[in-house]
Amino acid sequence: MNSGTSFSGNMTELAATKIDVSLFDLKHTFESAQPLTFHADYDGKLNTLLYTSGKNIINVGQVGNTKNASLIIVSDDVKLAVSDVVKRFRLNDNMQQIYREINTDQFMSKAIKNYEGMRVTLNDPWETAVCYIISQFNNVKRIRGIIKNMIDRFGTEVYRNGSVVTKTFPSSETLMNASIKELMACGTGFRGKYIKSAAEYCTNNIDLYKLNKNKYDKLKESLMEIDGIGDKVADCIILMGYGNFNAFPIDVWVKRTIEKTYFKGREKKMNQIHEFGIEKWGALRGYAQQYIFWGGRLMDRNVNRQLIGVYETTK
DNA sequence: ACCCAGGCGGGCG
DNA sequence: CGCCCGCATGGG
Repeated sequence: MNSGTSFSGNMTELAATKIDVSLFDLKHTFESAQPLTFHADYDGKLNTLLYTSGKNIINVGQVGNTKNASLIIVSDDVKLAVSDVVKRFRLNDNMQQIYREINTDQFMSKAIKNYEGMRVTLNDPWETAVCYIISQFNNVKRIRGIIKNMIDRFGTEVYRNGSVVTKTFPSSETLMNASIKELMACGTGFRGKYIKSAAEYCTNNIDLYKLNKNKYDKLKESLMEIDGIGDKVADCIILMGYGNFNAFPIDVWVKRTIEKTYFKGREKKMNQIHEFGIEKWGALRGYAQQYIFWGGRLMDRNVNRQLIGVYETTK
């Protein structure tokens, strides 16, 4: 954390700061199907990202390699931007220690090697809830498109120097007042009714921002009161919306990968896989899960690249 | 044409 | 409880 240089933007002065961070990879983090990935403006060619925190527009770009990375952060309020980047990308996590603990075997070793620097991100709980409600019985590429459509349709415009640069994720109040037909026009399909219902519930009956992130069981129980949120989606929200690593979301990829890697391909029940995660990766199982999910998909020879939906890096 | 996708709610035994 | 089914949609 250091330099305090600045450079001229188009019209006004935008402050720029460089921070050094070890074991960080913006690209892997962004491609790995996390909420911020789903909606943010990421440029795979430049390896830069534009997103907003409140009214603050933040540009982040990575230079250097994964082991010795630097992030260039540009914003009107660079001090606020840096603290937001640190929080959202969990830059204060001790990755060496995390890797030591989750690197339990050959498979994990390979996943970590392939995706070294991929961070579990910390996102807005409401946004995370909507992203993963949409994720059910869906694929990553379509999820990205649907989220983008919803932001285009319902998001609030954010300006810099008088021109629109992006839009914020729509609030629960906004989506509560949308019709199911309008939501379905974004491509949500049968999930449209869940989104409207969840928006109503999160506006009137529960405050996602007041739930205790540390009480896993209670948190999960509360989240599952919301229409369209079951066991798996609740775990995703707890992991990436609250930052609690006790959550171990099991989707079709995680299930397949674990059965294939650790049970000789024999099918297991969901609760058996949950218990396996607890035994094997303990308190860091949430972090391990992200590597199982993303690593397992890309190591699968039969995987369909289009369904992964990684960002185009050559365009 | 057929299969699948970061599952969930409802109904049934 | 556990299990089974239907579900909107689009890309491969």
